[in-house]
Amino acid sequence: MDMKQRIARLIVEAIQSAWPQAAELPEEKAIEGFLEVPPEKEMGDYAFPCFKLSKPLRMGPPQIAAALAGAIQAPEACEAKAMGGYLNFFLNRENFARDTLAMVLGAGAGFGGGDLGKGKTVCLDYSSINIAKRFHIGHLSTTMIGHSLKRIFDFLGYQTVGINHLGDWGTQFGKLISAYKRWGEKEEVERDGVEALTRLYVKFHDEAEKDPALEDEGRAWFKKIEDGDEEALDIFNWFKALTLRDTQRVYDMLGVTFDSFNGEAFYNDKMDRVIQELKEKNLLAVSEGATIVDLEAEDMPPCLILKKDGATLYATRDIAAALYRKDTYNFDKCLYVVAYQQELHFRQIFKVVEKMGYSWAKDLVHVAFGMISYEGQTLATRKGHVVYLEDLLNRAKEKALAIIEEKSPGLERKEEVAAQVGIGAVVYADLQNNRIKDIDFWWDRALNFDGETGPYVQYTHARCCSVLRKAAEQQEPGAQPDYAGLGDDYAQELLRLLSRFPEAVREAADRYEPSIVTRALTEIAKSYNKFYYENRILDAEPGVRAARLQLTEATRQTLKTALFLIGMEAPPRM
RNA sequence: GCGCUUGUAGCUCAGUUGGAUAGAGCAACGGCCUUCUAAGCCGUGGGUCGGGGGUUCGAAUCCCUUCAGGCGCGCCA
Repeated sequence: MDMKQRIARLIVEAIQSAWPQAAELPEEKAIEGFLEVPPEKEMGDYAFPCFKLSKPLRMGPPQIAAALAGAIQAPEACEAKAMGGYLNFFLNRENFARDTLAMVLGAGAGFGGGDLGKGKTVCLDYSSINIAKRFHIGHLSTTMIGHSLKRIFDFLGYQTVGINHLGDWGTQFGKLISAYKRWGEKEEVERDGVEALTRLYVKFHDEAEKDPALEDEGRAWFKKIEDGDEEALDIFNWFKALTLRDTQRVYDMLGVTFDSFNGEAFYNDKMDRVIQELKEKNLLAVSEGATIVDLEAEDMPPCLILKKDGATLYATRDIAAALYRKDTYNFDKCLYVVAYQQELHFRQIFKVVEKMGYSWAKDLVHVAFGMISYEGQTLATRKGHVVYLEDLLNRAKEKALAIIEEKSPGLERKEEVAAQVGIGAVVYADLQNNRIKDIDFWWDRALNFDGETGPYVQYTHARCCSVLRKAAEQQEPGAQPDYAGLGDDYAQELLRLLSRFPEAVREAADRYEPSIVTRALTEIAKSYNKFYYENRILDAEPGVRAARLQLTEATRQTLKTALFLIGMEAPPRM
């Protein structure tokens, strides 16, 4: 039982003893929900607003608070004081420190996680790269939000399936083959990969403006892919492999992994089922030559299933993918980490799945995030107004290395640590704010390592490691921890944040919002730094020293977990 | 035009089931390294929570309305 539950129980008991025959009072669970954290330390650790009981008891909140304060006697847990209309709880600091550290250290690396999701499966569709396109900063959010959510759900005991839904279908690939056949060289493409493919694609567009017949040639090549022509498929699969090879370098830097790369092409032979089923369920209609599912009753534009020429569309493939994933993984949730631009598209296909009679349509969730722009302007690959992720990560590494050379010249494996710190800064920045916010990319902002940044939290973790390392080197005889030594405001604030970390992880999962973990991580780091400056650890009196070392270990461990959950490394020295 | 979304300090943002005097970071200015990592810590200044109504004991938070930005709205994905 945690402290909130404990306090809720005390309040319920106090109400029962003060007003034995009162009716229509809130339940213990509701009381627990009413509990809040006061804005000032002087107001205690938890507060119960007595306004909530004012109506049923027909009494003024201050009177209620006073009566309850008198009825609560539990000095080993907390002290209750009436302050205006609030009943404020002051925890027994020594016991709170002991209990919290026992909980955190007892759970070890698993602290904050659990088995909430035991037996449940979550599919996550994220990153979902397009073939023949270079990975740029516009792909960072889907990749990192998805990756982080996967780790968070894993940590809570869910089975997770990370899906990179490859964008590997469409006329543009026919055009690319056409361009390759006309101007491409095998060695060059093999060597430069996606870079070379981009050049070919741009050339195709330039040439097609002069000679529109090229467009037809491109379409013809795509038709060959569709029809399973051997040459077309060979080239296309080679392009795919090149793209995955180039992108994998970035995934390796970020530590991002997937369980499936089934993309659009994979669903090519699974479309008939969808169309047949829609037909059988009388959901299809023909409008302006195209085949649609009418959604007028749902106040949405129609969902296009087949083009005039009978070809399938994006929506058709996504419906096929949803059915396949349900059949294959029997998910409890299927998350689509895709920019908010596609909000309507997902509402439409989710609605179509619902109209098909699948009750699990409610388990399909669009995890939307904001747009990214570059120095105030839309990203434009063709105009060169773009920042490639690999370049960004490399520059962040260089900057980190320069700082290490300056501040920690004696550090071992500098390159490795520089990569962890530099890339960590980029990842942290991406997961720092609510995902719905638009991001405007500026180099100086992206490479800022001061204040609330990735390096800051990593630095705090390294600082904890350093203290613990020094403590081990001192080889002091083990002393019984004296938890009264953690009675100061700084230690208590830190303990409070640690004790709430599991809530943050759960909330991040509930709201599909990794930034909640990032924020908890930052708060803990800030709190530790304050504690560290206000208290001596290693040369404190033995019992106090032991208690502060335990707090340092609990902090180190929680920081490491939180860093992992948002996809960052935790170097022990930097 | 309709739909979704955002609007809080000069800048970037927390503040989500309504609670006490609205908080951080950056930037600016001023302090703190012979003591456990100064990528740090402390302090100063900075606000009509876009505007207006309403509900409530209490609103940045809920409702209505209005303004401004972003995105979307049929054969691309």
